[in-house]
Amino acid sequence: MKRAKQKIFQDYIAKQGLKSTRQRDIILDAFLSSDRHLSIEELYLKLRAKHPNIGYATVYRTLKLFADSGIAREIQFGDGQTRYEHVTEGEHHDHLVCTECGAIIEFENESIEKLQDEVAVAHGFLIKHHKLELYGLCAKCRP
Amino acid sequence: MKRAKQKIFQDYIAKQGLKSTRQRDIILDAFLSSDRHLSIEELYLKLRAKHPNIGYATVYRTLKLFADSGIAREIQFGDGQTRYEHVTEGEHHDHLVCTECGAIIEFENESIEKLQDEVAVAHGFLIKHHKLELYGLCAKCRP
DNA sequence: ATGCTATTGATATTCACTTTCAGCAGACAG
DNA sequence: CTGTCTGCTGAAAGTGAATATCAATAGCAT
Repeated sequence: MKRAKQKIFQDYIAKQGLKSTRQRDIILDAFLSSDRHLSIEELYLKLRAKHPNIGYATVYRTLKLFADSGIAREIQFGDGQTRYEHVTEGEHHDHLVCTECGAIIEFENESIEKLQDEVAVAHGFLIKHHKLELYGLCAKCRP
Repeated sequence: MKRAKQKIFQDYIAKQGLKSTRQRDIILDAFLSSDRHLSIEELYLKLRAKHPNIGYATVYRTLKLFADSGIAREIQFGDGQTRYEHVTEGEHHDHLVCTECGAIIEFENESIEKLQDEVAVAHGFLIKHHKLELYGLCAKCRP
């Protein structure tokens, strides 16, 4: 899994005539071996511990590259931070977001997707992507 | 409808010990008689035509007040601007967002809401609110 | 009308990116 | 291996939207 994504990224880099660098390898490794919903800041801080010389801008640009290459996707949960989540081919999921502890739970629901398609068709709309987030209290935080 | 919301807002103002001011009346009127998904900037510019002496900060603060009072709600469609939409008691809707022309279409779907509740229950999650947006091309913009 | 307190508008500040740029480092030809 | 070309990096400056500050002003109760 991790290997597969590294491969995808390397291929993307090569195809675009970009370069493979030490920083990109480090950031990719950190990204792939971490929680699935990191903000730039979080990844940057995490990296700084071991690699104090990697700059924020590099993390920022590299995450964008991940998104371009298809192994990551930007998401926003309305807390003012852009987060990046892992993307696995052929898989799509939505999120439950705990407003108390910040926990993010992923879920898939084929029936909802189908209904969304129906809504789109009814409005002559062509869906490119969607966003479904359920905000509330997770099992641990609910009263 | 418009009257009802004005009433709600006036009551809220009174209950909180806040003051009724000329600016708030003007901004409320402009908000209620406009498109349902305005950003602060848009409302500010719209107001400036007739009331060049109302400041951006006042529009910003007043929209927050609208949200607090329950007649408006903040929404974000990922274009970097916070928008405010009208809230009508007992009504909930989601959005189709055209990524080409920016059109925003509202829709309601009871079945989807029900499925969302099921997902939440299955995860022991207590939903407070949710967000469902379908991004793509509207009937006019699709090829 | 007076005094108390909320409100306003201009401005400054914050926040989270995003861009710039000079120096650096892959990659490839020779 | 070395040079060269071109992309990459890190620090710092720049952006744009949102939020905070503050002196002057304006509601509202007395």
